[in-house]
Amino acid sequence: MRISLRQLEVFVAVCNAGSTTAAAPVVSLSQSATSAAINELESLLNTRLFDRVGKRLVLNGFGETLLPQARQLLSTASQIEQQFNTANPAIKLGLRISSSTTIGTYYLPRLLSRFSTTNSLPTPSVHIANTAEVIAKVSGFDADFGLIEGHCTNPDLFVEPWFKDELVVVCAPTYPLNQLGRKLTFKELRAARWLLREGGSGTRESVESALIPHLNTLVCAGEFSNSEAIKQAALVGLGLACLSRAVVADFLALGKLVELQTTLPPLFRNFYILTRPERTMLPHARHFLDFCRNMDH
DNA sequence: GTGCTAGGCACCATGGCATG
DNA sequence: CATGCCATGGTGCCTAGCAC
Repeated sequence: MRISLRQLEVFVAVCNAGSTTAAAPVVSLSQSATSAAINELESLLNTRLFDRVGKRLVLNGFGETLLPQARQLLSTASQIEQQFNTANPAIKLGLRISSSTTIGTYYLPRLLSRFSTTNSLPTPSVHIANTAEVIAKVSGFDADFGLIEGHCTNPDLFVEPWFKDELVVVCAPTYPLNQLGRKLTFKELRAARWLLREGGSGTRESVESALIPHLNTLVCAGEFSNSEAIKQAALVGLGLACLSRAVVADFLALGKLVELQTTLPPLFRNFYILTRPERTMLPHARHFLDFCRNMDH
């Protein structure tokens, strides 16, 4: 037999109330049944959770270890109940999306906003991480779908191209290479110092695959774990950055950064939608996914 | 003495399961 | 499908032991 949520509920109630007598009315049991529930839980775990000090119960180390886990489990159970509480229309079934950084930060908020203007938007939960973590989330049934900017070779997942994202080369207006007043040559770009995302990120992978074929190598002036930090580094003149136009659009508009003209061809990278075919997607999640597929970029 | 925990006992309600 | 058996989990009552 396994431990039950009811036993954990009694355990937490006894911890909160300080005694079985005080906890009993909280969990709608008699004192004896409360005591029995604690004993049964301890028996199943083969561990004492409370030290018996005279007439008092004192939480011991095992109990202290269990308490936060029990509270988390009860909270999760409560969330599950609320999700299916159709009597309360204010509570909507959640929408879980796992997204890589650029998409989650710069595209997804706008998509959710546009979707909500014509649809009832379920409470979104957006998990932002690198591509590998997004793949793990979708593969592990922890997200309705994933949005990535890197490659996915996981055979359990269905990968569909989403849209092409434009990359631009930017720097501070005062940066020396911006003073030349002409298109930068491959030789000049090869000698330049680049501000890059960390290895393993989808953006780093995209930038390298877009630039390396033309420049052969990139001189790294600094590695940063997010694009916002790269923007700030470029702003203070630390080097050149190759970022999504969506990422730098605000700084370009304000004149804080300038787009460099180069002899490079237009740079694009693909974004992808990840789904797990076995996952039963709820209607609202399916609806939002279709909205993403058909959105006007 | 009071208030608490813990255990025993009888009894009841409920649900799963085998059987006819 | 209806029925009976059994396990489970509950109640209420009682008692013992213990600390303040």
